[in-house]
Amino acid sequence: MQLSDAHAVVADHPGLARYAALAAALRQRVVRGEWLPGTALPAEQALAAEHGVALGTLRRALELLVEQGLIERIHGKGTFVRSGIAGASMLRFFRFGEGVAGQVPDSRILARTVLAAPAEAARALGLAPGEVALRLQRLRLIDGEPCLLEHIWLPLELFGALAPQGGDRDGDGGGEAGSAAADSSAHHDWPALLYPFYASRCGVHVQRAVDDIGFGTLTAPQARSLGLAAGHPCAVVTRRAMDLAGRCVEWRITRGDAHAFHYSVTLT
Amino acid sequence: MQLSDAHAVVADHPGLARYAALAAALRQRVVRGEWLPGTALPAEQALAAEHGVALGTLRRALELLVEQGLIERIHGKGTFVRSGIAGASMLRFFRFGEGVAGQVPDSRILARTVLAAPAEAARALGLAPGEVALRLQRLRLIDGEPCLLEHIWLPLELFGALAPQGGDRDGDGGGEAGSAAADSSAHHDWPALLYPFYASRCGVHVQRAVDDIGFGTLTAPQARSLGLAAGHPCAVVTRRAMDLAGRCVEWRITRGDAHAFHYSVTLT
DNA sequence: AAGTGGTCTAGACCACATC
DNA sequence: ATGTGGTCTAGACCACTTG
Repeated sequence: MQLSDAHAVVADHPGLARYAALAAALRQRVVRGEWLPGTALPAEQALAAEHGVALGTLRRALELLVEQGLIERIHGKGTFVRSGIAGASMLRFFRFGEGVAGQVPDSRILARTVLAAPAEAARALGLAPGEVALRLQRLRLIDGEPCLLEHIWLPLELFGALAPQGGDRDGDGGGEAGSAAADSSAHHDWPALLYPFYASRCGVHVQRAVDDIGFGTLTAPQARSLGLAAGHPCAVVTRRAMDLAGRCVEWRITRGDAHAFHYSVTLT
Repeated sequence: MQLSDAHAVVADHPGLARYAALAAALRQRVVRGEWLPGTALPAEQALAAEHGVALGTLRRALELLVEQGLIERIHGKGTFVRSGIAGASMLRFFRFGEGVAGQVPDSRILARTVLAAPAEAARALGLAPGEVALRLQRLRLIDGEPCLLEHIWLPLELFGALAPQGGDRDGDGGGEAGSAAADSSAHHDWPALLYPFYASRCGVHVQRAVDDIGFGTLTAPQARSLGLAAGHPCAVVTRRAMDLAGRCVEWRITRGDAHAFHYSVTLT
């Protein structure tokens, strides 16, 4: 960015306050990859000078981006682009066994298939109706006990590196476990946390997610995977995960025993 | 507050930044009733002078209180103590019929009784185990259709004005509707929104609430009230409502059809 | 016109992290 | 010792609301 347009931030965003326009401009620089997730932005003084604003204004803009979850500030160290969502966030909706808070459940990929995405997934991911995508079927366990069943849809455009090779169809069909046939790029040792894995293997950084909670009952195959009875009540969490640019990069549906569900919300 | 201690805010809260200590001091002044909910605080200049700080510091303190939901600032008008929670907030967890967003469901008090509070309610309200409290049983309806069943527990110390007179027992027993016997202080025309009613009738301002969501099944009496089958799955929302001072003034448990439940959470 | 909160500036000084 | 973000100040000016 040259000096000539360094001072044009406000003109680029008419109607916005200077700090808000500056925040938008800084967000653009992050989205365009000028500063990668996990790395530091220039110091306040440098950024303020570069954009021709007072320190206070620059700080106000950064505060906005912190609120939005884009960056993170650490006293004495610097301002960093957030690496994205890390922990086992699905677990915040459930209470399983003695599971200690912050614990990461084990992960077992039951199936990995390329097939036509259902309408809702296609819409969320911006795919054409009927277009194929990568689907993971995953079981999560705590102390060896199955607790969550996930169906994860990923666009091939971004996650081709994770797709099974050739025309492999990895024993699928609606929810059955087992049938872990030999697969050239094995998924048996994938890590329990997918988002850091997406980042390292595909360069996709999940930075925000929207979880939609509902209620339903388990189909027979789903119930088998979770060790419950068919028709058992379950909580259904539908998630859309977005990258830095706000594009939806993952659509996921997670099911778990309704009786283990709990969530707390504060209202002011 | 005299001038002598006006400058002692920081000393009163060692380890806190000046703006944080100031915010705590201002919060105290609100809690003590110096400025009532709905009324305006003095202007920035006046408050800053009164506490012997710069305008920027005073503004920082007020920003904190805004984040905490204690006050509200309106450009050109002033800074106001928030009146409390108003709308039909329970409805944000459910999708009923054609119910327009922001619509307030009708309210029908099924029973109003003074009886021993269950352990969980007593603990939340700070009552001795087995101590009596006022219990409201309330049905909420949209377009005449029952949708939510609520059991509301209120401490008599604060809500004596709402209790039935004498030893009246207003047809109760676990969940039955009907039996609306003649009651001296009728509850049949109570408004659909209870919190403003609490404020006007009892001087209790609900300023914050914590909702805990879970799933369960309906007992036979509960199911009758809602027009569903016994054993039907239901969402269970347990609420603790707090006043300005942070004291829990209402404990409530709300049940509604689990299939109508939905909630959306954003994760960053 | 007067009073309110919102924005922006310029600079001093403090607290934390690292070498 | 140096570099980073956090606090605090003092003042100018802008934008919104009300009479």
